[in-house]
Amino acid sequence: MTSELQPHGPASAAPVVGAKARAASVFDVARLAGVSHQTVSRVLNDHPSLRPATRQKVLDAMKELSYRPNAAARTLSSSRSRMIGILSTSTGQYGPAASVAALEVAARARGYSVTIANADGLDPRSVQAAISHLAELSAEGVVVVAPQTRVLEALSDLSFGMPFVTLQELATDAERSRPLDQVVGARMAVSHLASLGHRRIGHLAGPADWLDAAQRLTGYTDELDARAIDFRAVVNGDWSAASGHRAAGELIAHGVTAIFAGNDQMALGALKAASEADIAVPGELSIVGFDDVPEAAFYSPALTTVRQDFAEAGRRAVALLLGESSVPPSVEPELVVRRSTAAPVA
Amino acid sequence: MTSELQPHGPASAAPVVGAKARAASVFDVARLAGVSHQTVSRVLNDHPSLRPATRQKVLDAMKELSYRPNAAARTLSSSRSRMIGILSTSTGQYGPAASVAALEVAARARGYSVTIANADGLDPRSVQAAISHLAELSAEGVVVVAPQTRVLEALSDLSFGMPFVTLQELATDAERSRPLDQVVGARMAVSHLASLGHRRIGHLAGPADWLDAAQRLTGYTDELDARAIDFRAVVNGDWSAASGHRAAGELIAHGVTAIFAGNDQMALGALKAASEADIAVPGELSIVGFDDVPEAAFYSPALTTVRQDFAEAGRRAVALLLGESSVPPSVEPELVVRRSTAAPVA
DNA sequence: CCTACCTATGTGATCGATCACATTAATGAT
DNA sequence: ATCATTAATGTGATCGATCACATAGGTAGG
Repeated sequence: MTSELQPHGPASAAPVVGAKARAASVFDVARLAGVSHQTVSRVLNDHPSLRPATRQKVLDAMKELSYRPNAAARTLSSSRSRMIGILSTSTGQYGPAASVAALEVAARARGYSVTIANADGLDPRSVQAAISHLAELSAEGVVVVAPQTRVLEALSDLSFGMPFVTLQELATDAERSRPLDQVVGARMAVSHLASLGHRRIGHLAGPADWLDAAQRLTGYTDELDARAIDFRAVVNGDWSAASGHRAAGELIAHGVTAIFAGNDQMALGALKAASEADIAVPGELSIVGFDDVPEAAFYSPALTTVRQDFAEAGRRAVALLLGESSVPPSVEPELVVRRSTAAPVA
Repeated sequence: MTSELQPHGPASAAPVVGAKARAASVFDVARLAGVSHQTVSRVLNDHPSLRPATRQKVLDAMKELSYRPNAAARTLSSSRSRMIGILSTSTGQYGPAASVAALEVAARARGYSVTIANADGLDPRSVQAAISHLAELSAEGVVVVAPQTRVLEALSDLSFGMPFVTLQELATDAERSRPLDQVVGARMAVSHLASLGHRRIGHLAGPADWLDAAQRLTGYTDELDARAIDFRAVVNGDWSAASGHRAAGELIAHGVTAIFAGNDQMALGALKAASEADIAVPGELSIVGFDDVPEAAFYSPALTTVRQDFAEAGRRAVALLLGESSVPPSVEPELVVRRSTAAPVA
């Protein structure tokens, strides 16, 4: 121990057993390996001009000391935080959670960390607090999960220079010309119903200020437009089964023969509403969901829905944010036909 | 701009418009406020002996420069990261996701950040990688979400001195004497079935190496023991509806009149299996779930289940980890009786 | 054979905050 | 009226890494 000077903190003066030793630093490794601290740094950063023997000496020293680079020091000196922030408002929903998990794995594979910041309230203040928090961590980018328009606005107002993407983002410019996946997915759902012969198709939409809801609504109207079907009936829910249950009643009152729900939870609510009203599904009413949550196949009847690849969306978000050239292609949504849809009676 | 010396990095030589200005530091604030950097630091840390006028001057300067403390610098110099790590394996499940969201809010309220690290695989290597990652960020503590025993073992082996808790943890020593919530909850479920007259109650358990599964299983056997009911039938699932569907068949083959499922998803699978086998629920078979996911009330029939307060668990985890004296009391689980349970036929 | 250049490594400054300690002014106690 | 004590603030070192630049040893070209 060549501690000539006592630095701040009650650093152990003597090598007391059990005293919590300061974690090894580059200097410790350097000393043990008989090189300079900079060489250690070079090993850490895979510098090309390093003799293999030297690298090995350093690696051995690292293992010996069970060295672990200090992320904070790294961030400070390089002014790169290698940190991605997640700005979220949706708590406990399947889709977002699945995306975030995949996103984190993808980010870590690239040496990035992921922090989350939930805007618990809908008020601008809580959104602001969350963004501000991410800024203090000098997040290099932000992924907005469950993007309401208001959140995106707040973010562009005060993003403090942090780039951001949403999970809905498109990948390459090549793909930029084609319609958004969620629009496509919604059209598939509506197309399926129309093909079965339905002409009175209602839409159980998500909250109006959600991007996803807007995109799915667009798909709904686009497809009906394309088929020159005039009938429209849209009721907004809040993604919950309870809201779907409520809203389905309204839609039924409008005389729909089929319902396209903005997500599977609301579809479940609709299923329940139909069963309570003794309306047979799919006999008298067809219902299509969106997302294909793992439970959808076990609803009664098994739900016809549109499958999304949430995990892939998370991975794409990372690639996009990091400006990678090879962004995985967005996988097209897939219509999963189960038992909740059939031709209309009349 | 008094940049007398060019520091490292291609810092703009001239004040070019649009050049990304270095963010303001304590020194910038200090200069503008006419105080020393240390005084600025004192304002940041709410030091008691500060003249109100001085504090105000500094605060004004901060606002003027839109100063934002640099978390990395703070961490480095204080050797306190103010960072809590989430070690997770469950992707996209309702309960964990809800807990994590609440946890994050609670942590941020205390000035802490939350990073996540998913052990995507079950293999020890990926668990190790996740833990190691959290260690590099010098996380001050780890909350294990969805704790499999193997994860906990790995963590105690190489936690690098980071304390950790699980969401299942008990709070105070005062509470330490009473049984775990999940055991209590499971007993409530079984008790409910037994009270209805069931004697052949099967358990659709979670994966054997999950703490939650183990606790719920304990509750099941404890309650049956207490009631001197000999019949036992346990089949393990993997929390998914699909596994519940599969396992329910086995349980039915054992001649059960009621099933206590380890979570609502598996209960849904069981519901489906019953309906496919033309077994009336609750007429011929009663089913109880666990968790009370938001959709449970909309299953067919509406599921009787045990409600857990996931958000509160997340908050408690933070308090516990931070060694706070006033840990919110664990709220006892609640039995929610709906339509999937009734007295047995015979 | 000497300059040119690349390879491999070392030295000291730097990032932005806190820490330890020094200093000065104001308040009390004797 | 004098010294001890506390309040309010300043100075310089420090955390652990990277950055910029310097230096020593090879290899190559003219």
